Amino acid sequence: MNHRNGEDLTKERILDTAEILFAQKGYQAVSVREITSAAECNLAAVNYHFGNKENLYLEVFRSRWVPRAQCLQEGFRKYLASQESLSESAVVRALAKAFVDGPLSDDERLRHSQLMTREMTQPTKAFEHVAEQVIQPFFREVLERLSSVSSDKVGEEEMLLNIFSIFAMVLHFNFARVAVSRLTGRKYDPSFRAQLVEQITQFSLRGLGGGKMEE
Amino acid sequence: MNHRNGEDLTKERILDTAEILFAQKGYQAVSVREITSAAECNLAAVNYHFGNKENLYLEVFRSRWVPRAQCLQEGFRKYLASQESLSESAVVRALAKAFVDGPLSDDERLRHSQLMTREMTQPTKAFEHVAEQVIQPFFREVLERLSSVSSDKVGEEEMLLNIFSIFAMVLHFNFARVAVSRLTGRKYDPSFRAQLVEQITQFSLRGLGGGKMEE
DNA sequence: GTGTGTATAAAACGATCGTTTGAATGTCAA
DNA sequence: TTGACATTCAAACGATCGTTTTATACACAC
Repeated sequence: MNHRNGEDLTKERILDTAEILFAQKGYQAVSVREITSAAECNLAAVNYHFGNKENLYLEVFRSRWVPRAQCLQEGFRKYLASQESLSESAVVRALAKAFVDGPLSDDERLRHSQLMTREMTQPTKAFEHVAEQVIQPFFREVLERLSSVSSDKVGEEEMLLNIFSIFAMVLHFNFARVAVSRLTGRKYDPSFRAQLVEQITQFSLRGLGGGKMEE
Repeated sequence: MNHRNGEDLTKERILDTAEILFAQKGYQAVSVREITSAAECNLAAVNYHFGNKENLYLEVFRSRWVPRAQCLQEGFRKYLASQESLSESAVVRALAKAFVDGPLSDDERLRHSQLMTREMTQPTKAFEHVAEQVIQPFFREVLERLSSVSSDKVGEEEMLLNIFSIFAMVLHFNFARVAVSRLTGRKYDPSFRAQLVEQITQFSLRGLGGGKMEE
């Protein structure tokens, strides 16, 4: 089978390294040599373990991105369950908190957003996979949670666009850090992140038009 | 000097082609041969007219992206000037209209968002240029317009984050078309775009918390 | 020990990359 | 017509790309 130790550590190391580099630079901008060099293994290891470069990229999504997305979603549900009420406010706050200040480390969150953004602007085979398996189900979940507690009658399509708007902010404040930091003069420290959660939550809550407003 | 016709048409053709390809695929994913082939000119033309590939990329931003950004901003001001009042509502609607359904063609808008998004996730020398020359001034303009008509007292930083939130939606609904179309089942036809303008406008207006709401 | 299968290693493969070269072409001033 | 200049062209440069090949090292069943 495998060597006693170093089992498939090489394979795991390649996946970790590849994810970081793909997220930072994009698929085309990263060479196999760059990955194997950073992962401190032989050049041929990529082709041995994954067949080719494209397959490695897809495997990064399967074995790294998807689990992390599920971790985010679990964080969302955990936080929501800890609230006393499942109000619209609680749902939105849980959403913002999970994606901006949630269970993941800051680096992980950045990588996650970067990979997602790349697939949205330039979809590969990976997008098909994650859209069906992860994104679409989660969107429907949020949609149903919000619809069931929404004070005003809102069509499904309109509610979907609302959720998109919230996700737009969540993603934007993650992947556009350079621009946000540059224009606000703020670093992404815990203090600023907490402020962002508040910003997204309040803006979204008002945006949803729940409760206090009349049509 | 130059040939009678075909003056520097080659140079212009390269810039047009390069912009489309860079926006679609990103800098690294596009080869010089691909550009010159699509632009129907010789391979060496890129190095002759622009020195090297990187310089061509920067020139795309200088001669194509920046003017288009200014066109967008002018569209924003024109639409705003045509309104009877410079209310918060008018400012937000002008913003959404300019960027989602504004003076640019649909293709141009897509290219614009794609190039911008690439620079935000992976800034190059081009970002320094456009951030100082275009984005920062426009942000300040919107900030001042909104601050002067805002009904409630809001700190500058908070207002800046509000504007970021609006831009997040505007950019998102442009560059994430694939995902939006996939999850909503809608194509980006004029009807849907008009609906998006309404969505962004209404959501943002409520999000800003202007007028009807109490703190 | 022997054979089998797994993992790593160095070296090379052909293809493609960005860039350079040097000659050919055409235009305009003198 | 001649010389100077701007532009285009085919061809080749060295470097790097993803991938393959071949050999070696090791653990385990027999």
